[in-house]
Order: sequence, then C-alpha cells, then structure tokens
Amino acid sequence: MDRAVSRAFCLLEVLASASEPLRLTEIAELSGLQKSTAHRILATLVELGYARQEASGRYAATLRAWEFGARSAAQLPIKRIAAGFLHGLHRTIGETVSLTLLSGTDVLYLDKIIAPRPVRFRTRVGSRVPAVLTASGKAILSQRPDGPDLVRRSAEQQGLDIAAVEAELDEARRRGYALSGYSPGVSSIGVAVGAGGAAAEAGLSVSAPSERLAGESRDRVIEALLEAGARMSEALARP
Amino acid sequence: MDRAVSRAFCLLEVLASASEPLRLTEIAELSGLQKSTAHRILATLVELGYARQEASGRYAATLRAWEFGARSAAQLPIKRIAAGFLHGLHRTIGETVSLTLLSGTDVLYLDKIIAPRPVRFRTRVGSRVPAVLTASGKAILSQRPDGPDLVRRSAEQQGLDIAAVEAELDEARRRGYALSGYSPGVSSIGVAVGAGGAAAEAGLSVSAPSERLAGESRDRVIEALLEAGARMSEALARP
DNA sequence: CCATTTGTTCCGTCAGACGGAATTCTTTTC
DNA sequence: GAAAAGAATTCCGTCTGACGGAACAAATGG
Repeated sequence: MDRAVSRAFCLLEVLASASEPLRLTEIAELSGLQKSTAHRILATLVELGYARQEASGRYAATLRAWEFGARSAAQLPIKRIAAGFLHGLHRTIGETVSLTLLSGTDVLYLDKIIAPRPVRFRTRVGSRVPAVLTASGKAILSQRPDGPDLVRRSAEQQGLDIAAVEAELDEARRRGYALSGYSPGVSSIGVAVGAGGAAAEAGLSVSAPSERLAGESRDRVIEALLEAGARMSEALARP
Repeated sequence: MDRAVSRAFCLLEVLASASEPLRLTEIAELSGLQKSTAHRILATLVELGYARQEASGRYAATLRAWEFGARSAAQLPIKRIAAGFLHGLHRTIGETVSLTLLSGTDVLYLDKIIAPRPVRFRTRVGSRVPAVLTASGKAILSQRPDGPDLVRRSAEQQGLDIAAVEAELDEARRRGYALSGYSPGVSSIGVAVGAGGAAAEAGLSVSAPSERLAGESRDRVIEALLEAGARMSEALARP
C-alpha cells in the first residue's frame, strides 16, 4: 500500500468534493496531513494536471479526472446498451428517466435524460443514494439473491423498519416494479435490469411530480418501463 | 514530485482508456513500469477502490474516479448556468445542443442534450477535440485576444492552412457565430460565451445532419444561438 | 507597523518504494 | 496428462525519495 498514492487520492477527493477552492491549511486539516506533506503532494497533482492553484494560492480540482472518468464510464457496455432504451422511454413518457447501477448498498446514477420541466429534487449523474430509498434500487434489490442481506445492512444504517422494507420488496418482486417518493412531491417508478438469469445489477426509473404519475398515466409509465426493462435485459444477455 | 503518485495516475489513465480489462504484463508495458512495481501500485488502487481485479486476474478501472469527477464537474458554475440555456435551445430547435469549454487548444465537451434522432459522429461528453475543428471552438477562438496564438499552435499540429483558418475566424468574429462540418454529413453552428468583457472560454453549439441545418431552419438556429449566447454571457457576468 | 496567519522551502532521518529474482499459479501444447 | 511456456504474485536487500518539524517568506488584518 503506497502511502503517498493513498494520500494523493485522498487530497483529490477533498478537492473534488469542495464547492470552492480550498486553502492549504484547510486541506491539511480535512485530510489529516502535515502541511508540508499536503503541499508537496498538491504540487505533484498540479504538475500532473489534476489540480490547479489559483492566484490566491487556493487549490482546486481540475476536470482531468472527470475527463478520463467519463471515458471509462462511456465504455461501460451497460451504459451503451441503455442509451437507446432511455431515449425510447423518454420519448414515449416525456418525463425524467434514469439509469442506475447497484454499487454496494447504494445505487449509482449512471445516466439520465431530464424532462423539459425538471422535478425538484434532481439527483445528479454520478451521485449515490441508498438503494432502499429509490424506486430502481428497490426493484434491483427485490430481484437479487443477496437482496435480503443488502436490505438488512442498508435499512439498519438508514434507521428504517426492516420488516416494512422487506414487505415492500416482496410486493415489488411480485409486480415487477417498485415505487418511491422519498422526496416530497416527487414520485418514481423503477424496474430492474439484468442479463438473463444473472443477478440484476442495473435499474431504469421514471421520476416526475407526484400528480403527473397518478391514474392512467401511471399505468402507461409502468407498462412502458416493464417492457423496456425486459427488452434491455434481453439485449444484455446477448453476447 | 512524488514518483509513486505520478505512476499511480499513469496506471489509472492506462486502465481508463482501455476498452477492456488489461493483463498485468500489458499494463506494465504500456506504462513503462516494472511488473512488480505495477503490481504493487495496482494493489493500492484496488484497495482504494479505483481499480478492480477480475477473476481472470485482469485489471480495470472502477467508476470511482468518474463519481468524484462528476461531482466536481457538476459544481462548475458555468455548467449550472448553461443547463437552462441548453434545455431552452434544445426545446426551440429540437436538435443536439452542446456546451463546450476551451482547454488549451482543445475544446472539452462539458454537457450535451442529444436529439431524438442523434447524428452520426457524436462526440462524447468528456471528450476533447481540437478547437479549430469545431464550430463552438472556432467561435471561442475568434473572440479571444490570444486566439491567433492558439490558432497558430493548433493549426500547425493539425496540418491546416493557417491563413484559411484565420480568414474563417475573422468572418466568424464579424458574424458572431462559426460553422463546422468536419465530419461528413454533419453540420454544426457555434457561438462563444464569456462573462462580460473577459475572454470567452465556453461555447454553445447545435449539431445536426447537414440537410436539417440549411435554409430557413438554419437561420432560426443561428438566431436562437446568438440570443442564448448573449443571455448566457450576461448571466455569467452577474455575481 | 506590528501581530498573526498562511504558504513555501529546507534538510536530516529513515520508512518504505524499488526492481531483479525466485516462486506459485495458469494456460497452452504435444 | 505431463511438460513447457507464460503470467501473476511474493520476497528481500538496497537505497532513494517521502516525511515532517522547523525555519523562512508572504500575505492579511487590526
């Protein structure tokens, strides 16, 4: 375990999660490093182009990490395959549609097409949300052999009623889709996607203001999602 | 300059730009490192969660770098401000619209909303293209004091006729927008965006199959772009 | 103008990165 | 299925270059 490497990534994460450039002293505190050590590693990051130093002396992350991150994300087969289905869904439904990936007990937003009139609590592409809180996350968990285990771990952390969550997932498994409304006024519907018999690892979801996901339009959305999910699972299974 | 840090990022870039998981030996060759050194640093990257090792022994980048990269990209004021204008343009025009940022002599695709019927040569978000080849890049260069210098450097590299490029940029400066068609059958129109009197650093562009960017629709696109560009420049100038 | 905080440089020490070689594991070949 | 070839991993002696305390310089602010 190369210490300097680990520290460098730690610094870069500190920089990237800050909303504004940071002073060296703050950085050293946040990362728990000696000022001189932080300074040296930051100089390295600047030289490599991953960080920059402003005239004020403050440090910030550059877009370099984002660039190559985007390259590797774009190469994910699942993302490429999903692109067409996301567009199709967006066109037939007209609401915000997302592609998520299970990552530990979280769901990672991989891609998204936002509706002309976007909903309030929009999750960013690249953000993580506990799977048990999201529609697509619940759908994925409900289809996995290790789902119950993940649910227990995650529900504990979130301080949720495990029995209630399990009951909800049972129903989701039966119906083939899951619901969510963890931010007030916004509803989501999600389905799981996975190659053939393998464990589901991805999800498709539609989010919209609750009133637009009720009654007949709701049924249309569910139907479209179920079909897209099934088709995409087939596409994934093909070599 | 911490050697191990520099090597770690080199390895990560090698992994990220590969389209499939790589064997240790390949990685060592591509990065010019000793096998044992590459192995140790890879182990560190795996432990930190930036890389993973498959059952076959091959190594690949994880989405971890993409995640925090997306975080820092999302915090860019220019991206947040542009979001509304991109959507507005997309809605009124109905074609693919992009937000680009000047980075050296390249243009970096920061964001994009793709049309229902996407064009052939789609540039990925996160990708770089020499600015002199793109519509938005030309528009940006035409508005910058250091434009001529950048143009010379870039045109040389690309083996372009400098005089011709300069003439084109002169015209772009006069008109307020620039054109491009460097991939056959696809046309783009771009405008520069910048805070007040400061040097333009961003661009907005519309891309579509050439036949859909001709005649009257072309004029509509140009008008919409010029207005969006002006409005967005104003928005950037505001504190 | 002095006090204080912050960024940068210096340098002696020594942890730990380095890489060649040995070892274990995997795949290929006959 | 044994042997050979190739790959991944581990080992270990050497010595480099990371480390951090402290000194220095630059900026901030009262």
